[in-house]
Amino acid sequence: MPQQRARLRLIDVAERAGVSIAAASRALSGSAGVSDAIAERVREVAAQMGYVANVHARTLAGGASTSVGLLVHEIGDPYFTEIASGVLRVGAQQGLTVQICHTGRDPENELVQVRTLIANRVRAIIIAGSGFVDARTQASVKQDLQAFQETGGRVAVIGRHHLGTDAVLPDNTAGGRSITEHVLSLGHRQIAFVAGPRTLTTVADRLAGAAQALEAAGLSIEDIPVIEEAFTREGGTQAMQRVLDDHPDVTAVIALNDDMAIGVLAALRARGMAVPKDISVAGFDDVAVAEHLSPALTTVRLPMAEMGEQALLLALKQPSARPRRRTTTHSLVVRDSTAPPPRPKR
Amino acid sequence: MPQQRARLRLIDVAERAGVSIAAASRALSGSAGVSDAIAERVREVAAQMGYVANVHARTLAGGASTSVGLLVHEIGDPYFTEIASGVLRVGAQQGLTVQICHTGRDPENELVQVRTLIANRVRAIIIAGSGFVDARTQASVKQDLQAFQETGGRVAVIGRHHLGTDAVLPDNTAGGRSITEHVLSLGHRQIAFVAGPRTLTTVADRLAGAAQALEAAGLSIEDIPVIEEAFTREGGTQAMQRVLDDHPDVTAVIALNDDMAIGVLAALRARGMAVPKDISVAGFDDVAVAEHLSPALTTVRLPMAEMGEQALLLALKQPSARPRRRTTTHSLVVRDSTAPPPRPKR
DNA sequence: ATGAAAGCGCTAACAC
DNA sequence: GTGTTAGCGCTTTCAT
Repeated sequence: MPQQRARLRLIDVAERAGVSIAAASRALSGSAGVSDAIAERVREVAAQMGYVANVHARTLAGGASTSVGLLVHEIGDPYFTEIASGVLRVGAQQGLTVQICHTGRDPENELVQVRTLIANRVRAIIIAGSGFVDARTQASVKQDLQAFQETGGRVAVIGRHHLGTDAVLPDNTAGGRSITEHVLSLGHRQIAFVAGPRTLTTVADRLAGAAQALEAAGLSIEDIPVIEEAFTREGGTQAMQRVLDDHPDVTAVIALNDDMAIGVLAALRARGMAVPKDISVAGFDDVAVAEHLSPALTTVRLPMAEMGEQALLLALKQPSARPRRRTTTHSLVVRDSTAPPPRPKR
Repeated sequence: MPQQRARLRLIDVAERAGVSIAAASRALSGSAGVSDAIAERVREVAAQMGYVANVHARTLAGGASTSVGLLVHEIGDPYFTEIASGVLRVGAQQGLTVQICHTGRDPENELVQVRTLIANRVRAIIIAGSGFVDARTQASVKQDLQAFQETGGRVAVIGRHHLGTDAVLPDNTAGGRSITEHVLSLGHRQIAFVAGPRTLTTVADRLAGAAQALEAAGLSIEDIPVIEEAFTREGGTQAMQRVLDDHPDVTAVIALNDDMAIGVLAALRARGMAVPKDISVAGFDDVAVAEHLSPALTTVRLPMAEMGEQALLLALKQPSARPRRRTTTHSLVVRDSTAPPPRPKR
């Protein structure tokens, strides 16, 4: 192996420019204390030599960290994909590098990843996705995050509360109410919910909104089937199979996220049921493909990319004494997968 | 602000464990030269104190870098999402942090991002996605990558050649041949291709395979419409509109990636054409939603996640004198969007 | 405005 | 096996 000592250092460009290493540093990092003439020259020489400062040395020496961390359950989940896209966008725009980690929906792993990010001295950590209810690891995470913040690190979460940090919160409750009202207004009374584990705050909140809408219509969520499966496409399929088997009278299904709704649609197709003729289906999130499904999915739009942007922007601000909250907008998007219920067969 | 000096250092755990800083370092980094007893004790103390080594200091001091970079056009594109998922998976498994950057399909920006990654002294850079034909910036990228490799960095690319590095290459040509053969075997003769810019190697290769299949059937790609638009969903919609307007006799459309196929389906739906009854549609890639579209999309499956995994694994291996190539498998996935052509109307 | 020099926290020689 | 120490490449006082 040849290598390793070829890389340019600050001193190389300083020498070439005929100035001290200190001056060169100031010129390149844009700090004050150099004449414009020198600054200009140094930058020229550096560009010409193709010099790029070593981020590790820079950070170690006291410069602010130039990277941020993003924690998602799984980047392949379209909800997180779009959030990541937003985070990446503002990261690039601010000259920050973004490190993305999977938690794989595993609390233990979430803790490991948080620690890795802290070890990397990232400037900020963005945590996306519902929290878990594993009290023990959650406490550890909270504690580590606390320490991280005390030493100058910044944290923002998306879609979860209870971590004592700045947060971007989709209005899941209002959204849940909204989509449920829509389905009710169509005339449906035999409704089923296809949900992820209630222990996810996202699920709990959306369900709470649904309960409000039902109540206003004189119904009680207690009397309505809420099928819990994994908060994924496969979970949606399984849940829908259960609905079909156990509640054949259902005329409308509300899935608590689009991914599950896609699974629901698949299950229905497999059973030869027409949507929305035989049964209506609604989702939640409005992921990019929702409008391209067939039938195009009625859902609640959440500005996911924007949520990612907001979260990073929030984290980059001066810390405030009390955690800040940003509640995002949501809007009902009615497409082709919902319609009035079929006339009762009897 | 309180902060900043609270963070634990190696010396803190060394003192607490009653050993030298060197011993502590060895214990924690797992190098040889410490008795098991001491190693154990140090690790215990560190864990108990919640110490995590500063990655920047560690890397600067000569330890190998613990992060890798991944360059994608746009993480929201499902093709890249799945590749990223694979890269993240093996990254986590190897204890490596993954920095993801968007190029936004912009050559200038690609160069900027490559330089950022190099400045971060990542251990390896994975570049996913077709190359551009902007000769000038491509040359700069190649040159920077060259220098990076000479100083010990590793590089692997996915789906592009011509960069003189290790590469994971989907067999686009064979795939293009395969999907075209399928459509021909159904009896279609009035075919159109919906493609991204031919300047993308991916597009060129897939088209080359299609040409082979057509030729074997006694047709020439010269006589067949190849509509070029952006290699995206929107591009697919626009291209399909052009096909409908300019080539009304077409009975089958082959989109050169699934994202475009989704756009094609949308255009067809808007025009009230039934798939596959009136017209057949095929895609390429088999992204996760392909099977959930309606009709479920006939396409060529590429193991995207696995390609991401392979690329990182390749990059992490000992460098070889000559660039290595891994050609991936592909398989035709026939679903519901293709069928024999309708009987001629005339 | 400019330069000399003291670290940042760690690893890797190098002694013992 | 263990400890001492010289850097890694940079930013930042602190003199000048």
